[in-house]
Amino acid sequence: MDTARHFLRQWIEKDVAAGTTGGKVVTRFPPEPNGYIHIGHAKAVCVDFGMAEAFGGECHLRLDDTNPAKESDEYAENIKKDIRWLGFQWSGEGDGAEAGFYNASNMFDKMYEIAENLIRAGQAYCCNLTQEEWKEYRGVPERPGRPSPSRDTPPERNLEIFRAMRDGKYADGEWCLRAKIDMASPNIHFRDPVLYRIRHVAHYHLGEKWCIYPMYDFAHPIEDALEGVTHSMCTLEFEVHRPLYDWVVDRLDEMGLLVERGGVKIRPQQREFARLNITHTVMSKRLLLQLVTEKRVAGWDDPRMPTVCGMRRRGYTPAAIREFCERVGVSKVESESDPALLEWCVREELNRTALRRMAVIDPVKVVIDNWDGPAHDVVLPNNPTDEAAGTRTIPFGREIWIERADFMETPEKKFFRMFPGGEVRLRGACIFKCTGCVKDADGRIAEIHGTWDKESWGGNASDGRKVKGTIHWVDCATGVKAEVRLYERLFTEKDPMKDGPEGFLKFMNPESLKVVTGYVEPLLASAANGERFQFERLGYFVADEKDHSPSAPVFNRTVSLKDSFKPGA
RNA sequence: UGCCUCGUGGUGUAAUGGUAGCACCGCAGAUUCUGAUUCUGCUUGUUGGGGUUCGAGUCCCUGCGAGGCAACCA
Repeated sequence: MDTARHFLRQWIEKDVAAGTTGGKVVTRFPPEPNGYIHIGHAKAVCVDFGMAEAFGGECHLRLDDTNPAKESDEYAENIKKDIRWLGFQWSGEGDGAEAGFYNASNMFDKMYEIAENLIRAGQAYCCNLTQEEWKEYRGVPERPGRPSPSRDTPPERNLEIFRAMRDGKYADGEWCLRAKIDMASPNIHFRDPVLYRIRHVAHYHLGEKWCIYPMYDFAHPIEDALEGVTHSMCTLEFEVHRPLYDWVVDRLDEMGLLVERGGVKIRPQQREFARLNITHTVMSKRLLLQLVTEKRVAGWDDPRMPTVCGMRRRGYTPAAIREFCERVGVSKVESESDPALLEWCVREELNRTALRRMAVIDPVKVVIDNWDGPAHDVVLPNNPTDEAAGTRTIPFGREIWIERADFMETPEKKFFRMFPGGEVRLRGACIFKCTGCVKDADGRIAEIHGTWDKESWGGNASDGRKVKGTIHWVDCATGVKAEVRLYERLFTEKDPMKDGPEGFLKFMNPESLKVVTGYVEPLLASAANGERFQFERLGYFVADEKDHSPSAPVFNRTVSLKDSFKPGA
């Protein structure tokens, strides 16, 4: 984030230079607590927090809880948890005990006051058009709208109605408060937008205190202004709302409500950037919620979900996610990122940091017929890219498990793993010569036999002959049975929404989850929940944060290793 | 057919009137006790047409294409 001089950074730089920030850049991340945050939000988090950090300012976490119907405490708490996990900390004054933390709902009193001010100034009025009528009066983008019959109600009367709205005298939808702007504006949002609506719904944070709630377009600029936010960054679809945002800020300015800092009146400004899209996934909260409620996935934290909690459970690291957000960049172009970049980011980190272990996830037994004695311990580095990670000792014996895919009875060309008559190195142990295999009644390989070269202990031949193939293994006598969950992309289609939001389910990948039972080296049983490893030659795996235990190990595949072996090529 | 925004390799993103660069992906090759990593090399690009300029991805006009806006959602 330090070197990327994208347009938002340049915009802020200019304001800092001009001195309009009062000496402090203040941003905010304003999620609505109506769902779990996903990788798309993570990008916004990186931008909002990242810009504040880059300019030595502060970023507020503000729950934009102005629509009680969809919001809950569970969502609120998990949003906070996920942002912290990503590695960001909100700062600033805060509207309660917690620094940097705000609830839009804590500003409802103030917003109500501002609404009354607007009414007094003749800039807002109460309207009792039905929603259908309102729609008709508003007109269409190509044609101007018509004024509401209530448009010229005197302020005193409007005040009466508005207070009655607040006091619960009316039913939902009976009245609303609208700004008086311009019914002929080419920008629909200027055609006397609704500021307050009646909702007889308890708020998760304030309970029954209110039965009228402010709309986003009214609430957001007030929140920004009163918090002293200087730079308010959001996604592209809010671009057409910007004139309205500025209109509200102008009204606040007239009311003398703008915060002053360092002798400067702080006028919050909004700018918009493109949201993150990733192919082969969906990023809409509504659709993710649908996957959860219809039990197409195991929950918000299902490792196949693009949610932050899902990715955490999948084994992604905060740094890799941040790196990804960094690399996709910030612009106004609507684009679709390739999940391969995300995978590259996580491999890049885990290659440096993850300890190596051996696991066999599709086991077939190998018997070393000339094995002659007790266990020979194998010593292998924990991480060849990091000597400081040390070594570990693994038991090795007469019978071992190897991957079924590492054996071919009749090898294809360029296959340099195990096959009858061929030599292969057993990682860290010795050179093994396969002599044959036995099959079960179905013709499936049941057991592979061979002999080991006693002069090759440690892995290299005493006569210097080269053995191209090295395969991993787990000792049958000491290996631990484990559940391994293999994940692939949730959707087979690049754009699951290509047939509209209704059709996305039909593109779900039936093989997005495969659960297998394998064997892992003994050390892995004591893995901590959430601990990440590289299973050599297979990929990066994490001990499941919920289900893993020493007596019943469970590992999730985060991402496979790159594999340039092309069978049959 | 109103208003707003955006068009640079397959993907993402730089170049802010002066050599179109970087990364991912892909493809070769080298190294390798992980077909991983590492290293080297390669393929592929400025939406069309005009104009301004010594010089245009960049500025202007115009066409084409994409997206957003008509919830009492955010």
